[in-house]
Amino acid sequence: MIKTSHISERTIGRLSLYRRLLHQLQADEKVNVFSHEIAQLSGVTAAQVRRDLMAIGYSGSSVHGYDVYQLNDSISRFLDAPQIQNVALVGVGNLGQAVLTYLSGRRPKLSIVAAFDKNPVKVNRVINGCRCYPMNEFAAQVQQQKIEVGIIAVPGSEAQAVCDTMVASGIRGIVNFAPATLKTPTGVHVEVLDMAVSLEKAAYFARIG
Amino acid sequence: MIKTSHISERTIGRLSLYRRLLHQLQADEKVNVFSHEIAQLSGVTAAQVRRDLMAIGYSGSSVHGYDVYQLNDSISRFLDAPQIQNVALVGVGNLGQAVLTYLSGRRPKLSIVAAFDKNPVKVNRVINGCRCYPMNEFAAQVQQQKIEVGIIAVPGSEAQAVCDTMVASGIRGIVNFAPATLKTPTGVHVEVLDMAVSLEKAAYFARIG
DNA sequence: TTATAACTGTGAAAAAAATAACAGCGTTAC
DNA sequence: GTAACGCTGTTATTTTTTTCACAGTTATAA
Repeated sequence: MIKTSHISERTIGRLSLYRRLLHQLQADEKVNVFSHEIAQLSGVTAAQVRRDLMAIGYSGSSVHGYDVYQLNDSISRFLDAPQIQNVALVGVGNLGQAVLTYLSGRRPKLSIVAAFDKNPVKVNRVINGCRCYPMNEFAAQVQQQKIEVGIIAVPGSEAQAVCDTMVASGIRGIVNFAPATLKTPTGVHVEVLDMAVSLEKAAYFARIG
Repeated sequence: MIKTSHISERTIGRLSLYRRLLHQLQADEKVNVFSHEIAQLSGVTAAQVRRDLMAIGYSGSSVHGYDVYQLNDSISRFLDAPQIQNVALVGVGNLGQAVLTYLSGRRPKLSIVAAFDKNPVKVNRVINGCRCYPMNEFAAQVQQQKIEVGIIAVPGSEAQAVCDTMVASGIRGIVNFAPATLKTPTGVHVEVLDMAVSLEKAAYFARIG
């Protein structure tokens, strides 16, 4: 039995950042990169980068640092599922549409395959390249399209209900844009993207430093 | 000399959450609340709540817990500036518009007073209740309207340039939606809201747990 | 009045995360 | 060939954050 070396949430986030950076470096035709370069570009320390990379078990060379292509590949093998993971978006307002625009085609291994909205005008239309279904078809679509991840982009008052539907449908990874703290059973992971809180924090630190 | 008891970024974020919750409780006409209730509703431990509240120096009673109104007020005095803090938004695409809709009128002490876009079609129009200016007026508007906080909602490739303009104009608190790691001088606070990273994290933990 | 109960505020302990420190190792320079 | 260099991988240390544990407090009830 393989020892499930636990990797922290923080590290996963940084690995995602490093990968984005490597993608850029590849575009710039850079072949090798040192931990301190990655560090500089992603705003962390070199030691942290090396420590994070320990987690995925890719080794660089002491002379040339890391091979950009191989490191990118290693991180991808670590972060991505072997097959594509399908994603559902609930809430196709401005924010939902921004999410669709923004995330579509960005990651080859993550695909938003269905959107849901309660507005009848939107239902059964294709918006930003994504078919919009009524909410009552959620569970069916999740099952049919093997959806594993949900994005909540509805008003705060509706977020918990949407979340409950997601969890009941078997979704275990959720990105929540709504201004609400979601109650979920253990085993379900919620990523919080709370504009209101972030703005308040930024405003606070703009004053206090 | 007053000892500047440093309060962690994490704590600031939670205080913002608690306040939102208290606002809800007030609407429900709840008068008193215990630390374990706040904890339950915001998904943290009771000890954490009490410790966070230590930071703002508001004391509850051992019998009735905290007075909802007074605690709300205390957190607000702590988080908010005495006067309104003005905010500028750069990038009025789907996301920018969602941000405008979403944040306008939500916090009395934070007001988005100007939007900026390079698209001439949008410039000099009022979008979602906010006047849109061309980017070259940024510094002037910041000065004129005493803007302290900036929100970046442009594509990743333009984010650093926008950020530099903000910093040069004296802004010290930034909310960044763009998929880019911003370089800023010390003293400038950047709040990261990165959809791509969040989605990847959610997808990872949906698989791994 | 005195005992009971349930909470807060906070020091102490534990856990988690970040940083520092350094041994070891290919390259290069001489 | 070998000394010196500058990097990685990893252990040790420090710092930060969270949790625990409990003394102290205030209402209530007998």
